[in-house]
Amino acid sequence: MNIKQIAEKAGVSVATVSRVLNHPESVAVKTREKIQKIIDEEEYTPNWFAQGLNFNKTKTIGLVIPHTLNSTYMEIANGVEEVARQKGYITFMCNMEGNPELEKEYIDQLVNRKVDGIILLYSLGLDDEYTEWIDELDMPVVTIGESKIKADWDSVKVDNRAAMAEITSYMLECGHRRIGVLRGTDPEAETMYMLQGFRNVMKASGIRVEEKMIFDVGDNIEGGYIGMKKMIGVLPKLPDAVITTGDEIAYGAMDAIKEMGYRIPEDIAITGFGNDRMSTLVEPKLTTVELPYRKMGIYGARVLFDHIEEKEQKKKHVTRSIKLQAKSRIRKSCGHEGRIGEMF
Amino acid sequence: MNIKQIAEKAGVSVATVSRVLNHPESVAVKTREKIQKIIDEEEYTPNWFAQGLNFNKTKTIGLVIPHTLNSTYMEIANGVEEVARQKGYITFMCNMEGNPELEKEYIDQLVNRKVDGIILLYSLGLDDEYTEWIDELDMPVVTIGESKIKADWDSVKVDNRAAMAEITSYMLECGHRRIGVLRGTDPEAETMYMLQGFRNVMKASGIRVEEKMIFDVGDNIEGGYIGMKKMIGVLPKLPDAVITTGDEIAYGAMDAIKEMGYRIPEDIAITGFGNDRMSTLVEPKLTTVELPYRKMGIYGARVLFDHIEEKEQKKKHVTRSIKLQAKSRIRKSCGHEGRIGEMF
DNA sequence: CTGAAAGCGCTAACAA
DNA sequence: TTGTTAGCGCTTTCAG
Repeated sequence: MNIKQIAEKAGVSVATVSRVLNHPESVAVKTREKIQKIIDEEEYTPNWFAQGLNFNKTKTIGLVIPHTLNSTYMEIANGVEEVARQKGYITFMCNMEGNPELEKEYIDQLVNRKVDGIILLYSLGLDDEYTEWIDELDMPVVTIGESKIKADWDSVKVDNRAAMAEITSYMLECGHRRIGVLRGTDPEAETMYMLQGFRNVMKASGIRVEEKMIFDVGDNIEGGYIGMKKMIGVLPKLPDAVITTGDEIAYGAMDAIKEMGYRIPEDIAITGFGNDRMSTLVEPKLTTVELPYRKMGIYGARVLFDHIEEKEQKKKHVTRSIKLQAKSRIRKSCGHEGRIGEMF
Repeated sequence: MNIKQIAEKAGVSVATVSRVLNHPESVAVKTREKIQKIIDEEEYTPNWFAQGLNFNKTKTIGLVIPHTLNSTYMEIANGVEEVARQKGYITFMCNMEGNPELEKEYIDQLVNRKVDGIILLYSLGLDDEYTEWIDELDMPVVTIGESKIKADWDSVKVDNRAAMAEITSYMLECGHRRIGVLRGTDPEAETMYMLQGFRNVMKASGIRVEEKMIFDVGDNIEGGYIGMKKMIGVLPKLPDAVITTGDEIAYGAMDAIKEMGYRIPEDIAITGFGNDRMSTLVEPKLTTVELPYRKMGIYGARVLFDHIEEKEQKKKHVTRSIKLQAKSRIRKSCGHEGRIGEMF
């Protein structure tokens, strides 16, 4: 059923039908009602492609995600979708599944399909030539999470440096001095800031950081397991504590520590990063940093829609950069006797 | 840059440009090369909407998912995407985030955007009127996982009944007799089959199933925790073992058991379902059932593309139903001394 | 092998 | 307030 057939049924021209669809106020009440009734009866929906050919908007935004198996990203995605749905937009989710090659390809597709805006999650990095191309297109883009993109795009980030600094301070408070680091290498820029936070605190406390206690590992359970075994194997004596840049890394490390017969936190204390839902279920419960994922998504989407609206109203755009704060979750694994006790 | 401009640059008609895009063999080699060169230089891509208006295919499939935070669904989704990408298709992922209302809405959108086919993951159920409507549209659909849909659509399922029967047998082998069940209610049809498998084995072994040992709980960590506490509170004496319909439920239950001071598996043995990546990291490692998620996605996508091709070639379609087998993962939590030992 | 022209379904400027 | 009509960018028949 197309607009012409509706028009015939109603005994009017296609233009009038089009009007009740797009500018109903400009149609006489009686005609409008008659047409609307037929539209409802026939369950007519305008052809999306024909509309796309005429309009310059699709009520769709694109969301590019590094991995879908990582619940971190999905929580952010959920925040984005929530806002988008409220605004009557549909979210086109693109999953790179760890393949950086796909990033540009997906963005190309999104541009091709004329999405109204794009959100990039922890982008693996787009070269300047590419970002300039996007800018020429005048496509609103916002990045969520750390990335190496140099373009002057809207962004939402978490203050990882501060978060890691805070948790490092706790470790020192607990009396740990020889602190190892298992650093996931996945989104590199991000762990770099974490490491800075760690170093800053150590330095401020006058403790020398031993470089050979910092290990780059895969950003997952296996990485943590392997890294921990390696660290214990290499060091002359056990570290007091190990700081990790991700909960999954911590899980793997804990498994390794237990397997080697050591106790947590008595022999080695440990911290995670992310406050994954499993972090209270491992033994002992994991001290970690809670990141405001959902909120990142919500803010990211809001910033994007602001940009989209500015564009529609031909106002000039000012870049927005939002930085959110994380929160430490002190649990048993760090050996801090004082402030323990959380169930979920 | 549009087709007309390309045509002008090349000094040919738009028809010829269109031909090198769609039927290159029908264009003289020299003309073709000249045009192709310009296309490449200008980085011209045909307008997606204009194409959609003419073609009846979009090289896009839709994938409707109940939750994105559940890694189960995402693994299936990954399988689907993998196949789709190989075929040169893009996957449009729609996340219902547990809101059944959204299912039809999303499918409407997908139909509207003329996707070439739709995959429904653990559909919450569509009424007959709706499924008939889809059938009239002649839209290829495949369902993955149990659902209450009555339509004669292609489907890929796991034999949950057999899987649960197998794991129940193991529990009996381990000497457990009084076995409780924590049954997640989320995708109801699915857990129903599991329960059947459980009952069948118990019956075959001549053990009476006590109905008051079967609890319906939320399909997540919290559900398992609450359900387990309730079960222990209600029963006159501890069950020998508890079977759950999901790993997350098991995690919560384990937490409750430990919290109440009981040992696993000595006091209460436990099993999960799903072989979640955390299942080897909880203490003790969880006996569970490994489901071929990725494979389900891959098969589902293949079946869909078969259907799409049949439709293109106007062959008549025969419904395909695939049933995959699961595999038990015996670990420490079930108290089976014999066959333990898996790391990852 | 190539071009002219009709048409896909819709919107919007222009007339009436 | 409504209708007529010219596009939007592309594909495809039909002639040549």
